[in-house]
Amino acid sequence: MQRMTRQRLAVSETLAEIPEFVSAQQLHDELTARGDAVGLATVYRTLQALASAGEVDVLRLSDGELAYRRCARREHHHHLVCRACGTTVEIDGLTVEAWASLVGDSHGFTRIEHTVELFGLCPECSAEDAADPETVGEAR
Amino acid sequence: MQRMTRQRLAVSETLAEIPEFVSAQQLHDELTARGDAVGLATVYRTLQALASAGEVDVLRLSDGELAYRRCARREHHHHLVCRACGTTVEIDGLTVEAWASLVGDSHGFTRIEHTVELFGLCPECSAEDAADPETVGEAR
DNA sequence: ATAAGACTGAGAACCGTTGTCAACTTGGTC
DNA sequence: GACCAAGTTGACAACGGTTCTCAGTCTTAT
Repeated sequence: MQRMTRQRLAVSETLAEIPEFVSAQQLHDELTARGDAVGLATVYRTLQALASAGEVDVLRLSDGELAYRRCARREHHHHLVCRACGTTVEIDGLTVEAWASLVGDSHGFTRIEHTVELFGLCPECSAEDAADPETVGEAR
Repeated sequence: MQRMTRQRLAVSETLAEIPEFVSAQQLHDELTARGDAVGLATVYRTLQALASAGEVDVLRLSDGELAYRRCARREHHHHLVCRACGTTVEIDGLTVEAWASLVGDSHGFTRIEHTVELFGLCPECSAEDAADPETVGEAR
């Protein structure tokens, strides 16, 4: 039986308040900063649970780290993520969806799955970038 | 100055003979098995160098591990990879390319990059799968 | 042949993530 | 409200892929 605990609530609520994709460790830090500390292992476990329940989306950053985000839409969709500030736009992918299954079928493959993520610089960061390319961090 | 060594040759040649995406460790094992042993660190370094020189493609498997493959085409392209046996088909992505920049532009993002990979079961593995779903490994 | 310095490899270090397990909660029951 | 079975937690160890270190080795220009 699934129980409601302070920790699960804290993770879930805090995640709901962060609009960007965050890693488990970042979330753990954030929780600690808010004085609502939760063990790191618990953060990992909770995020996993939320992810497999389809309540949050998971993304693998270019360095291999996993990042989580509570998205507005629960249906399958993709993301346009700003490399500099993490701003995320949810986008549907009807075009790629169709393309993916078409390509899969034409090669006789079944059970097609796909990973499609877009990264770039959001309008604000693009402006900074134009002003001084050096100052625009690309940590994500 | 870049030097030619037995190790670099071994890594490069062996990789050229393996049609599937392989991890650094798998390649290291393969080299050892062929009696052409190369230190693991060197395998990692060489693969990195080849990748940043654009001579091999890199893919992040679902478990986060990096896999390398010497592709036929050097231009940008995508892959349709069999989850069960690793068989890989190179596919161009004109459709997604166009879609990606369209989506990026429409949200005011610049310097768009994208990761697009397709996974599925190749014809042979699909057959096995149909015969007995349990026996089809999905390690990759 | 020689020397400068690029390269190698064994092992340590790193880092994100998962496993362990005793102590602690939660929630149904009486 | 008290009780208890079992789900949950968290400090810490362990893991696995990857990178770093550095003394010894090998390439290559001269």
